[in-house]
Amino acid sequence: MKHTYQYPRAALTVDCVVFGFDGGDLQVLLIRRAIPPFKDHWALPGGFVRVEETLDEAARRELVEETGLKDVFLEQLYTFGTIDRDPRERVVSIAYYALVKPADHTTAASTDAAEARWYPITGIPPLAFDHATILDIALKRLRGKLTYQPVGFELLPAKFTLTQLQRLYEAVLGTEIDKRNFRKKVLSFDLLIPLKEQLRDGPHRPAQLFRFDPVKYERLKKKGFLFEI
Amino acid sequence: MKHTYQYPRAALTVDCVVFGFDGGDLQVLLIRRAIPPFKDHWALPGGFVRVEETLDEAARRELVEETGLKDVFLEQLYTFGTIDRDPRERVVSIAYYALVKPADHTTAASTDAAEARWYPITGIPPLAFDHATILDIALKRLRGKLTYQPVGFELLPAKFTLTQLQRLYEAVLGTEIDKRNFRKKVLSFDLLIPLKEQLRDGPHRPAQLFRFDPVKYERLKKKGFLFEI
DNA sequence: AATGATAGTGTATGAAACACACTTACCAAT
DNA sequence: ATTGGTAAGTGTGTTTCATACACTATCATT
Repeated sequence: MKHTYQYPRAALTVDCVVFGFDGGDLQVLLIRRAIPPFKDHWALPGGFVRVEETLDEAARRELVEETGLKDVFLEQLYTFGTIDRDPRERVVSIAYYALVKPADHTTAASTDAAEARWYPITGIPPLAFDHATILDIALKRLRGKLTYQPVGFELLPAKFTLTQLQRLYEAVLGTEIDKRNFRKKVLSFDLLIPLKEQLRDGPHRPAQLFRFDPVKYERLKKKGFLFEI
Repeated sequence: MKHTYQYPRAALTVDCVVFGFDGGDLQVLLIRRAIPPFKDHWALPGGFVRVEETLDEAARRELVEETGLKDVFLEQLYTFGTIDRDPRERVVSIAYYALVKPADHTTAASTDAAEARWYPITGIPPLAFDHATILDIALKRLRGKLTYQPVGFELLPAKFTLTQLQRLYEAVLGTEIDKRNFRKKVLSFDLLIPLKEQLRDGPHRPAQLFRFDPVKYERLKKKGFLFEI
């Protein structure tokens, strides 16, 4: 390749912090590296950016290739450019974070050759490169995001109960929330549609199922409304 | 250069959205490009990342080189990687935004060969590359930032009056703010130290000068306190 | 019929947001 | 010295929102 600039190019990667929720713990999807460096270490899914794709496209492609996940909530997080973050040469990584619904969890775990596994956020193994730092920043971002934008449903099945939603908020934020206040507030936003269905699990009163209303959400976003829970 | 990876490298640039405040308008520092592409167009200060420097270092170096500004508030904004954002070849740009105190404005305008000029945010000329998009996102970020973190003083002189601070908030957020409520709220955070000095300008009652208390601010940040105005 | 488990609901209190108008201090002009 | 113009500075009442808190309803199991 001919250099039109006199400046050296850098190898570019994308890395994805994939969050999931199993009803109790916030989880992160990790893959075990098959090649050096950091062979056999756990790492964030990701890989090199190709010249003919945008950064977002690269992130989505890598997600499919390494975890089988597609059509997930995906947002750019931060770009990491420390000089020695890759032992081989200068590699700059654009980090993304993804929110994945439970329906996709099985696909994610089972797909392809490289081993992929969900880890609870409280029990993350040592990670390759500076991926621990990336994960740390992603978690902070998720916490912030969750408190001022209704993205929680991205981590839940299409139909969910208010208790499930509350458990999710508690897991991500690491706090206990009062049930009545939580329901009052969540419902006041008028973004949840009660379904005719109920969830019957176990020997107790069945729970009302809701689904998220994306139309109303878009309307709110356009008006610049944000809000916290 | 020998490729240890089989993937092509990309040219990497940093671009800086430099915000200033002249007492009335929020302003942005632009430079006129001396070389193609977009020769003679206005653009954000920025340039290529070198292999031996981090992204932050590159952003600060370019700021000094192109505008003479140093020791300013600087934060990474977003990374832009559309394929055709540079007409020559694939260039990925890590955008930053900076907040500059008025004392530095003159230095900024006067330095070096390339022409540099402050433009009010309401009268930005056509910009090179996708810099209009970058500016747009930076402005949104600044608005968000200002509403939940006390960064306003980064755009004011070391000594400032509450009215100046209010004008700044009004200029950035594009709203009118009630004087009494604003003062009540700002002072309640206990981050401003009243000085023995007053500002006398014009035929009216002189205004109390304050300075920001960085020590108390750090203490708040550590506790994870954020707040809005 | 009794037990155990989770769903679901209302009210009272305190804190913060918001709306709102007049007095004070200085300068300049007469 | 008085007047007029200009921006600084100040307090209260109202409303809205956050928080704390305990019991009843419904189902499955025995």
